[in-house]
Amino acid sequence: MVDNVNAPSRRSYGQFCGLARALDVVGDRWNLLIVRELLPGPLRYGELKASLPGVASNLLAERLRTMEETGVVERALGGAGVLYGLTRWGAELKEPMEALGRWGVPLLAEGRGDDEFRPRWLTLALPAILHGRTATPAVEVGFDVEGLLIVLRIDEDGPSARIGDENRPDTVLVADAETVVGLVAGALTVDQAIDAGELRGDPAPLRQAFA
Amino acid sequence: MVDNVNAPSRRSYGQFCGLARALDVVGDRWNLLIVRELLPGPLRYGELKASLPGVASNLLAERLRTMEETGVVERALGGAGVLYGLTRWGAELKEPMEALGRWGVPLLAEGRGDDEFRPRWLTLALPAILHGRTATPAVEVGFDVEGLLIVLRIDEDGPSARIGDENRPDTVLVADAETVVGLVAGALTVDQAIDAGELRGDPAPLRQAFA
DNA sequence: CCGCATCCTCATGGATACTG
DNA sequence: CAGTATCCATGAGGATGCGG
Repeated sequence: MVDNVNAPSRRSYGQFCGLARALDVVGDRWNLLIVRELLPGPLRYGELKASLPGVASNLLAERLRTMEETGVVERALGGAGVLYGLTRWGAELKEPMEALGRWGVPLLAEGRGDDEFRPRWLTLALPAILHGRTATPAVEVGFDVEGLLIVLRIDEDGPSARIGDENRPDTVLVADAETVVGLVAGALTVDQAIDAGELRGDPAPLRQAFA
Repeated sequence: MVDNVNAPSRRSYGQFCGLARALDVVGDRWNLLIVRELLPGPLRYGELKASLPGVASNLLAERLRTMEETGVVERALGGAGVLYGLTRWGAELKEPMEALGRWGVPLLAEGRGDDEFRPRWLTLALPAILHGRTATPAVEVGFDVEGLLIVLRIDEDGPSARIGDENRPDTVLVADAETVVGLVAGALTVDQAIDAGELRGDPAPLRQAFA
Protein backbone atom coordinates (compact mmCIF):
# COMPACT_ATOMS: atom_id res chain seq x y z
CA MET A 1 0.00 0.00 0.00
CA VAL A 2 1.34 3.38 -0.95
CA ASP A 3 1.50 5.98 1.74
CA ASN A 4 -2.09 6.86 1.17
CA VAL A 5 -2.31 9.70 3.63
CA ASN A 6 -5.58 11.39 2.79
CA ALA A 7 -7.45 8.37 1.53
CA PRO A 8 -11.04 9.46 2.28
CA SER A 9 -10.45 12.51 0.04
CA ARG A 10 -12.35 15.69 0.87
CA ARG A 11 -13.35 17.69 -2.12
CA SER A 12 -14.86 20.68 -0.40
CA TYR A 13 -16.63 23.48 -2.18
CA GLY A 14 -14.79 25.87 0.10
CA GLN A 15 -17.73 28.20 0.54
CA PHE A 16 -19.00 29.94 3.65
CA CYS A 17 -22.61 28.86 3.10
CA GLY A 18 -24.79 26.45 5.03
CA LEU A 19 -25.95 24.65 1.93
CA ALA A 20 -22.46 24.26 0.49
CA ARG A 21 -21.10 22.97 3.80
CA ALA A 22 -23.99 20.56 4.10
CA LEU A 23 -23.17 19.28 0.63
CA ASP A 24 -19.54 18.91 1.65
CA VAL A 25 -20.78 16.43 4.25
CA VAL A 26 -23.65 14.60 2.54
CA GLY A 27 -23.39 15.70 -1.08
CA ASP A 28 -21.19 12.87 -2.32
CA ARG A 29 -22.83 10.16 -4.34
CA TRP A 30 -24.77 7.56 -2.30
CA ASN A 31 -24.53 9.49 0.96
CA LEU A 32 -28.15 10.63 1.16
CA LEU A 33 -29.38 7.23 0.05
CA ILE A 34 -27.39 5.59 2.84
CA VAL A 35 -29.03 7.99 5.28
CA ARG A 36 -32.42 7.14 3.80
CA GLU A 37 -31.80 3.46 4.58
CA LEU A 38 -30.86 4.25 8.16
CA LEU A 39 -33.77 6.57 8.90
CA PRO A 40 -36.20 3.79 9.85
CA GLY A 41 -33.60 2.25 12.15
CA PRO A 42 -30.04 0.88 12.33
CA LEU A 43 -28.85 -1.72 9.84
CA ARG A 44 -25.89 -3.97 9.42
CA TYR A 45 -23.38 -3.60 6.61
CA GLY A 46 -24.79 -6.50 4.63
CA GLU A 47 -28.35 -5.24 4.97
CA LEU A 48 -27.27 -1.81 3.79
CA LYS A 49 -25.56 -3.27 0.77
CA ALA A 50 -28.63 -5.33 -0.08
CA SER A 51 -30.86 -2.29 0.26
CA LEU A 52 -28.71 -0.18 -2.03
CA PRO A 53 -28.59 -2.02 -5.34
CA GLY A 54 -25.60 -0.98 -7.39
CA VAL A 55 -23.40 0.43 -4.67
CA ALA A 56 -19.84 -0.87 -4.69
CA SER A 57 -18.73 -2.35 -1.41
CA ASN A 58 -15.63 -0.19 -1.18
CA LEU A 59 -17.69 2.94 -1.70
CA LEU A 60 -20.20 1.90 0.93
CA ALA A 61 -17.43 1.23 3.41
CA GLU A 62 -15.71 4.53 2.66
CA ARG A 63 -18.92 6.56 2.85
CA LEU A 64 -19.82 5.01 6.19
CA ARG A 65 -16.36 5.81 7.50
CA THR A 66 -16.39 9.45 6.43
CA MET A 67 -19.96 10.00 7.61
CA GLU A 68 -18.95 8.56 10.94
CA GLU A 69 -16.06 11.02 11.08
CA THR A 70 -18.34 13.93 10.24
CA GLY A 71 -20.84 12.92 12.91
CA VAL A 72 -23.74 11.82 10.73
CA VAL A 73 -23.46 8.07 11.27
CA GLU A 74 -22.48 6.10 14.34
CA ARG A 75 -21.52 2.49 14.85
CA ALA A 76 -23.05 0.49 17.63
CA LEU A 77 -22.31 -3.02 18.73
CA GLY A 78 -25.56 -4.87 18.29
CA GLY A 79 -25.78 -8.39 19.63
CA ALA A 80 -24.91 -9.93 16.28
CA GLY A 81 -22.16 -7.50 15.29
CA VAL A 82 -21.77 -3.93 14.10
CA LEU A 83 -24.89 -1.84 13.60
CA TYR A 84 -24.85 1.39 11.64
CA GLY A 85 -27.27 4.06 12.77
CA LEU A 86 -27.75 7.79 12.60
CA THR A 87 -26.60 10.27 15.19
CA ARG A 88 -29.13 12.78 16.44
CA TRP A 89 -27.81 15.30 13.94
CA GLY A 90 -27.87 12.75 11.17
CA ALA A 91 -31.49 11.94 11.89
CA GLU A 92 -32.31 15.61 11.42
CA LEU A 93 -31.64 15.09 7.73
CA LYS A 94 -35.12 13.63 7.61
CA GLU A 95 -36.69 17.00 6.98
CA PRO A 96 -34.54 18.13 4.03
CA MET A 97 -34.68 14.64 2.57
CA GLU A 98 -38.46 14.54 2.78
CA ALA A 99 -38.59 17.94 1.12
CA LEU A 100 -36.29 16.82 -1.66
CA GLY A 101 -38.22 13.60 -2.08
CA ARG A 102 -41.43 15.57 -2.30
CA TRP A 103 -39.88 17.71 -5.00
CA GLY A 104 -39.10 14.50 -6.87
CA VAL A 105 -42.62 13.07 -6.64
CA PRO A 106 -43.54 14.26 -10.17
CA LEU A 107 -40.69 12.09 -11.41
CA LEU A 108 -42.47 9.05 -9.98
CA ALA A 109 -45.42 9.63 -12.28
CA GLU A 110 -43.69 7.92 -15.17
CA GLY A 111 -43.91 4.68 -13.24
CA ARG A 112 -41.46 2.18 -11.89
CA GLY A 113 -40.16 0.83 -15.18
CA ASP A 114 -37.11 -1.36 -14.61
CA ASP A 115 -36.06 0.51 -11.52
CA GLU A 116 -35.24 -1.17 -8.28
CA PHE A 117 -37.57 -0.86 -5.34
CA ARG A 118 -37.45 -1.63 -1.63
CA PRO A 119 -40.63 -1.35 0.45
CA ARG A 120 -38.54 0.32 3.15
CA TRP A 121 -38.29 3.41 0.95
CA LEU A 122 -41.99 4.05 1.42
CA THR A 123 -41.41 5.12 5.02
CA LEU A 124 -39.76 8.25 3.60
CA ALA A 125 -41.89 8.67 0.50
CA LEU A 126 -45.41 8.35 1.93
CA PRO A 127 -45.07 11.06 4.62
CA ALA A 128 -43.29 13.25 2.07
CA ILE A 129 -46.17 12.99 -0.37
CA LEU A 130 -48.76 13.64 2.33
CA HIS A 131 -46.83 16.50 3.91
CA GLY A 132 -49.09 18.96 5.68
CA ARG A 133 -52.06 16.61 5.90
CA THR A 134 -53.61 16.13 9.30
CA ALA A 135 -56.47 13.97 10.55
CA THR A 136 -58.52 13.85 13.73
CA PRO A 137 -59.20 11.27 14.86
CA ALA A 138 -55.98 9.67 13.73
CA VAL A 139 -56.07 7.17 10.87
CA GLU A 140 -53.75 4.21 10.54
CA VAL A 141 -53.55 1.95 7.53
CA GLY A 142 -51.07 -0.70 6.55
CA PHE A 143 -49.57 -1.44 3.16
CA ASP A 144 -48.18 -4.88 2.54
CA VAL A 145 -45.68 -4.42 -0.26
CA GLU A 146 -43.53 -7.34 -1.31
CA GLY A 147 -44.13 -8.91 2.06
CA LEU A 148 -43.06 -5.96 4.20
CA LEU A 149 -45.72 -4.16 6.22
CA ILE A 150 -45.53 -0.37 6.10
CA VAL A 151 -47.77 1.38 8.60
CA LEU A 152 -48.91 4.85 7.60
CA ARG A 153 -50.39 7.06 10.26
CA ILE A 154 -52.00 10.46 9.89
CA ASP A 155 -52.85 12.34 13.06
CA GLU A 156 -53.07 15.94 14.18
CA ASP A 157 -49.28 16.26 13.91
CA GLY A 158 -49.24 15.17 10.29
CA PRO A 159 -48.27 11.96 8.52
CA SER A 160 -45.66 9.47 9.63
CA ALA A 161 -44.72 5.95 8.65
CA ARG A 162 -42.91 3.05 10.18
CA ILE A 163 -42.01 -0.48 9.41
CA GLY A 164 -44.79 -2.70 10.71
CA ASP A 165 -44.44 -4.46 13.99
CA GLU A 166 -46.76 -6.77 15.88
CA ASN A 167 -49.07 -3.80 16.22
CA ARG A 168 -50.95 -4.34 12.98
CA PRO A 169 -53.54 -1.76 11.90
CA ASP A 170 -57.14 -2.76 11.20
CA THR A 171 -56.74 -2.14 7.51
CA VAL A 172 -54.01 -3.62 5.35
CA LEU A 173 -53.86 -3.21 1.60
CA VAL A 174 -51.69 -5.75 -0.17
CA ALA A 175 -50.47 -4.11 -3.35
CA ASP A 176 -47.39 -3.24 -5.38
CA ALA A 177 -45.31 -0.10 -5.12
CA GLU A 178 -46.90 1.77 -8.01
CA THR A 179 -50.39 1.17 -6.68
CA VAL A 180 -49.51 2.41 -3.20
CA VAL A 181 -47.74 5.50 -4.51
CA GLY A 182 -50.55 6.17 -6.97
CA LEU A 183 -53.14 5.97 -4.24
CA VAL A 184 -51.28 8.19 -1.81
CA ALA A 185 -50.34 10.70 -4.48
CA GLY A 186 -53.94 10.92 -5.60
CA ALA A 187 -53.38 9.45 -9.06
CA LEU A 188 -55.54 6.46 -8.13
CA THR A 189 -58.87 6.33 -6.32
CA VAL A 190 -59.42 4.08 -3.31
CA ASP A 191 -61.58 1.77 -5.41
CA GLN A 192 -58.99 1.50 -8.14
CA ALA A 193 -56.31 0.70 -5.60
CA ILE A 194 -58.46 -1.95 -3.91
CA ASP A 195 -59.19 -3.47 -7.29
CA ALA A 196 -55.47 -3.56 -8.09
CA GLY A 197 -54.60 -5.18 -4.77
CA GLU A 198 -56.12 -7.18 -1.97
CA LEU A 199 -57.84 -5.56 0.97
CA ARG A 200 -57.61 -7.15 4.40
CA GLY A 201 -59.85 -5.80 7.09
CA ASP A 202 -62.00 -2.72 7.18
CA PRO A 203 -61.99 -0.37 4.16
CA ALA A 204 -63.22 2.59 6.22
CA PRO A 205 -59.81 3.97 7.32
CA LEU A 206 -58.58 3.78 3.74
CA ARG A 207 -61.55 5.80 2.53
CA GLN A 208 -61.19 8.24 5.37
CA ALA A 209 -57.57 8.89 4.52
CA PHE A 210 -57.86 9.06 0.74
CA ALA A 211 -61.49 9.93 0.01
CA MET B 1 -14.66 14.04 -32.01
CA VAL B 2 -15.61 10.45 -31.43
CA ASP B 3 -19.21 9.56 -31.98
CA ASN B 4 -20.09 10.78 -28.56
CA VAL B 5 -23.74 9.82 -28.58
CA ASN B 6 -24.77 10.16 -24.97
CA ALA B 7 -22.33 12.88 -24.00
CA PRO B 8 -24.17 14.41 -21.02
CA SER B 9 -23.92 11.00 -19.34
CA ARG B 10 -26.79 9.99 -17.09
CA ARG B 11 -25.70 7.96 -14.15
CA SER B 12 -29.05 7.17 -12.64
CA TYR B 13 -29.54 5.38 -9.35
CA GLY B 14 -32.28 3.39 -11.04
CA GLN B 15 -34.54 3.41 -8.02
CA PHE B 16 -38.28 3.91 -7.80
CA CYS B 17 -38.04 6.51 -5.02
CA GLY B 18 -38.76 10.23 -5.06
CA LEU B 19 -35.50 11.09 -3.32
CA ALA B 20 -33.38 8.96 -5.63
CA ARG B 21 -35.05 10.37 -8.72
CA ALA B 22 -34.62 13.90 -7.41
CA LEU B 23 -30.93 13.16 -6.92
CA ASP B 24 -30.75 11.83 -10.47
CA VAL B 25 -31.77 15.31 -11.57
CA VAL B 26 -30.02 17.65 -9.13
CA GLY B 27 -27.64 15.37 -7.25
CA ASP B 28 -24.60 15.85 -9.47
CA ARG B 29 -21.84 18.05 -8.20
CA TRP B 30 -22.49 21.83 -8.52
CA ASN B 31 -26.14 21.41 -9.53
CA LEU B 32 -27.71 22.61 -6.28
CA LEU B 33 -25.21 25.43 -6.01
CA ILE B 34 -26.13 26.59 -9.50
CA VAL B 35 -29.77 26.58 -8.45
CA ARG B 36 -28.85 28.54 -5.33
CA GLU B 37 -27.32 31.25 -7.51
CA LEU B 38 -30.43 31.45 -9.66
CA LEU B 39 -32.94 31.56 -6.80
CA PRO B 40 -32.72 35.33 -6.27
CA GLY B 41 -33.14 35.90 -10.03
CA PRO B 42 -31.74 35.07 -13.47
CA LEU B 43 -28.05 35.45 -14.21
CA ARG B 44 -25.82 35.35 -17.23
CA TYR B 45 -23.22 32.68 -17.81
CA GLY B 46 -20.34 34.89 -16.80
CA GLU B 47 -22.05 36.04 -13.63
CA LEU B 48 -22.77 32.43 -12.72
CA LYS B 49 -19.16 31.46 -13.23
CA ALA B 50 -17.99 34.40 -11.12
CA SER B 51 -20.43 33.45 -8.35
CA LEU B 52 -19.28 29.84 -8.26
CA PRO B 53 -15.57 29.93 -7.51
CA GLY B 54 -13.85 26.74 -8.59
CA VAL B 55 -16.35 25.50 -11.14
CA ALA B 56 -14.84 24.52 -14.47
CA SER B 57 -16.36 26.27 -17.45
CA ASN B 58 -17.15 23.05 -19.29
CA LEU B 59 -18.88 21.64 -16.22
CA LEU B 60 -20.99 24.74 -15.77
CA ALA B 61 -22.04 24.64 -19.40
CA GLU B 62 -22.87 20.95 -19.26
CA ARG B 63 -24.81 21.24 -16.02
CA LEU B 64 -26.85 24.12 -17.38
CA ARG B 65 -27.63 22.10 -20.49
CA THR B 66 -28.76 18.98 -18.67
CA MET B 67 -30.78 20.95 -16.13
CA GLU B 68 -32.44 22.69 -19.01
CA GLU B 69 -33.32 19.32 -20.51
CA THR B 70 -34.71 18.06 -17.23
CA GLY B 71 -36.86 21.16 -16.81
CA VAL B 72 -35.12 22.79 -13.86
CA VAL B 73 -33.44 25.66 -15.70
CA GLU B 74 -34.61 27.73 -18.62
CA ARG B 75 -32.83 30.12 -20.95
CA ALA B 76 -34.28 33.47 -21.75
CA LEU B 77 -33.00 36.09 -24.13
CA GLY B 78 -32.40 39.11 -21.97
CA GLY B 79 -31.57 42.35 -23.69
CA ALA B 80 -27.84 41.84 -23.26
CA GLY B 81 -27.69 38.15 -24.19
CA VAL B 82 -28.63 34.80 -22.66
CA LEU B 83 -30.14 34.78 -19.21
CA TYR B 84 -30.35 31.60 -17.15
CA GLY B 85 -33.27 31.31 -14.77
CA LEU B 86 -35.28 28.69 -12.94
CA THR B 87 -38.48 27.14 -14.19
CA ARG B 88 -41.41 27.09 -11.82
CA TRP B 89 -40.52 23.56 -10.81
CA GLY B 90 -36.87 24.50 -10.39
CA ALA B 91 -37.81 27.36 -8.09
CA GLU B 92 -39.63 24.86 -5.89
CA LEU B 93 -36.23 23.55 -4.92
CA LYS B 94 -36.06 26.49 -2.56
CA GLU B 95 -37.77 24.59 0.24
CA PRO B 96 -35.53 21.49 0.27
CA MET B 97 -32.47 23.66 -0.20
CA GLU B 98 -33.40 25.88 2.72
CA ALA B 99 -33.96 22.79 4.81
CA LEU B 100 -30.58 21.37 3.85
CA GLY B 101 -28.94 24.72 4.43
CA ARG B 102 -30.52 24.89 7.86
CA TRP B 103 -29.16 21.43 8.62
CA GLY B 104 -25.73 22.77 7.69
CA VAL B 105 -25.91 25.84 9.94
CA PRO B 106 -23.91 24.17 12.74
CA LEU B 107 -21.09 23.80 10.22
CA LEU B 108 -20.97 27.58 9.90
CA ALA B 109 -20.08 27.92 13.57
CA GLU B 110 -16.42 27.22 12.87
CA GLY B 111 -16.27 30.47 10.98
CA ARG B 112 -15.44 31.50 7.46
CA GLY B 113 -11.77 30.62 7.46
CA ASP B 114 -10.35 30.80 3.95
CA ASP B 115 -13.65 29.93 2.33
CA GLU B 116 -15.16 31.94 -0.45
CA PHE B 117 -18.21 34.04 0.19
CA ARG B 118 -20.76 35.91 -1.92
CA PRO B 119 -23.29 38.18 -0.20
CA ARG B 120 -25.93 36.78 -2.55
CA TRP B 121 -25.80 33.52 -0.61
CA LEU B 122 -27.34 35.23 2.41
CA THR B 123 -30.71 35.39 0.65
CA LEU B 124 -30.91 31.63 1.11
CA ALA B 125 -29.11 31.35 4.42
CA LEU B 126 -30.84 34.02 6.49
CA PRO B 127 -34.43 32.78 5.97
CA ALA B 128 -33.18 29.22 6.49
CA ILE B 129 -31.68 30.11 9.86
CA LEU B 130 -34.79 32.00 10.95
CA HIS B 131 -37.22 29.35 9.69
CA GLY B 132 -40.49 29.36 11.60
CA ARG B 133 -40.01 32.84 13.05
CA THR B 134 -42.86 35.27 12.55
CA ALA B 135 -43.30 38.90 13.51
CA THR B 136 -46.26 41.27 13.67
CA PRO B 137 -45.94 43.99 12.76
CA ALA B 138 -43.44 43.04 10.09
CA VAL B 139 -39.76 43.95 10.58
CA GLU B 140 -37.38 44.82 7.79
CA VAL B 141 -33.67 45.30 8.19
CA GLY B 142 -30.89 45.59 5.67
CA PHE B 143 -27.42 44.13 5.76
CA ASP B 144 -24.74 45.73 3.66
CA VAL B 145 -22.17 43.02 3.11
CA GLU B 146 -19.27 43.66 0.80
CA GLY B 147 -21.26 46.40 -0.84
CA LEU B 148 -24.37 44.37 -1.64
CA LEU B 149 -27.56 45.19 0.24
CA ILE B 150 -29.49 42.18 1.52
CA VAL B 151 -32.96 42.99 2.82
CA LEU B 152 -34.30 40.63 5.44
CA ARG B 153 -37.99 40.73 6.21
CA ILE B 154 -39.89 38.91 8.92
CA ASP B 155 -43.67 39.08 8.84
CA GLU B 156 -46.58 36.88 9.80
CA ASP B 157 -45.70 34.48 6.97
CA GLY B 158 -42.18 33.98 8.21
CA PRO B 159 -38.77 35.23 7.09
CA SER B 160 -37.75 36.09 3.55
CA ALA B 161 -34.83 37.90 1.96
CA ARG B 162 -34.10 39.65 -1.27
CA ILE B 163 -31.34 41.56 -2.91
CA GLY B 164 -31.77 45.19 -2.05
CA ASP B 165 -33.40 47.52 -4.50
CA GLU B 166 -34.25 51.22 -4.34
CA ASN B 167 -36.62 50.32 -1.54
CA ARG B 168 -34.12 50.61 1.28
CA PRO B 169 -35.20 49.69 4.81
CA ASP B 170 -34.88 52.16 7.68
CA THR B 171 -32.14 50.13 9.29
CA VAL B 172 -28.99 49.00 7.56
CA LEU B 173 -26.13 47.24 9.30
CA VAL B 174 -22.84 47.33 7.45
CA ALA B 175 -20.89 44.27 8.53
CA ASP B 176 -19.05 41.21 7.29
CA ALA B 177 -20.53 37.79 6.62
CA GLU B 178 -19.55 36.20 9.92
CA THR B 179 -21.06 39.03 11.92
CA VAL B 180 -24.35 38.88 10.05
CA VAL B 181 -24.60 35.11 10.34
CA GLY B 182 -23.58 35.23 13.99
CA LEU B 183 -26.25 37.81 14.77
CA VAL B 184 -29.03 35.99 12.94
CA ALA B 185 -28.05 32.61 14.32
CA GLY B 186 -28.03 33.99 17.84
CA ALA B 187 -24.33 33.56 18.44
CA LEU B 188 -23.90 37.33 18.69
CA THR B 189 -26.03 39.89 20.49
CA VAL B 190 -27.34 42.98 18.74
CA ASP B 191 -24.87 45.11 20.62
CA GLN B 192 -21.94 42.93 19.69
CA ALA B 193 -22.98 43.00 16.05
CA ILE B 194 -23.38 46.78 16.06
CA ASP B 195 -19.97 47.10 17.67
CA ALA B 196 -18.47 44.86 14.99
CA GLY B 197 -20.05 46.82 12.16
CA GLU B 198 -21.58 50.17 11.39
CA LEU B 199 -25.22 50.95 11.97
CA ARG B 200 -27.08 53.27 9.63
CA GLY B 201 -30.49 54.44 10.69
CA ASP B 202 -32.73 53.33 13.49
CA PRO B 203 -31.55 50.47 15.75
CA ALA B 204 -35.10 49.62 16.86
CA PRO B 205 -35.97 47.13 14.09
CA LEU B 206 -32.72 45.30 14.68
CA ARG B 207 -33.50 44.93 18.37
CA GLN B 208 -37.05 43.91 17.64
CA ALA B 209 -35.90 41.14 15.33
CA PHE B 210 -33.01 39.81 17.39
CA ALA B 211 -33.70 40.82 20.97
C1' DC C 1 -15.34 40.89 -24.53
C1' DC C 2 -18.89 36.77 -23.67
C1' DG C 3 -20.25 32.05 -24.12
C1' DC C 4 -18.94 28.20 -24.48
C1' DA C 5 -15.82 23.79 -26.64
C1' DT C 6 -11.44 21.22 -26.47
C1' DC C 7 -7.55 19.13 -24.34
C1' DC C 8 -5.02 17.13 -20.83
C1' DT C 9 -4.19 15.37 -16.12
C1' DC C 10 -5.52 13.27 -12.13
C1' DA C 11 -8.96 12.24 -8.54
C1' DT C 12 -13.17 9.55 -7.86
C1' DG C 13 -16.58 6.06 -8.87
C1' DG C 14 -17.75 1.26 -10.20
C1' DA C 15 -17.12 -3.78 -10.63
C1' DT C 16 -15.12 -7.68 -8.87
C1' DA C 17 -11.83 -10.51 -6.60
C1' DC C 18 -9.97 -11.38 -2.27
C1' DT C 19 -9.06 -11.91 2.84
C1' DG C 20 -9.55 -12.20 8.11
C1' DC D 1 -20.28 -11.77 6.85
C1' DA D 2 -17.78 -7.49 6.82
C1' DG D 3 -15.21 -5.26 4.86
C1' DT D 4 -10.11 -4.37 1.60
C1' DA D 5 -7.43 -4.37 -2.43
C1' DT D 6 -7.12 -3.81 -7.20
C1' DC D 7 -8.00 -2.38 -11.75
C1' DC D 8 -10.40 0.24 -15.21
C1' DA D 9 -13.78 3.71 -16.82
C1' DT D 10 -15.45 8.17 -16.00
C1' DG D 11 -15.91 12.68 -14.24
C1' DA D 12 -13.79 16.90 -12.19
C1' DG D 13 -10.48 20.85 -12.62
C1' DG D 14 -7.73 24.01 -14.94
C1' DA D 15 -5.85 26.22 -19.05
C1' DT D 16 -6.61 27.60 -23.39
C1' DG D 17 -8.83 28.24 -27.96
C1' DC D 18 -12.20 30.20 -30.87
C1' DG D 19 -16.31 31.93 -33.10
C1' DG D 20 -19.90 35.53 -32.74
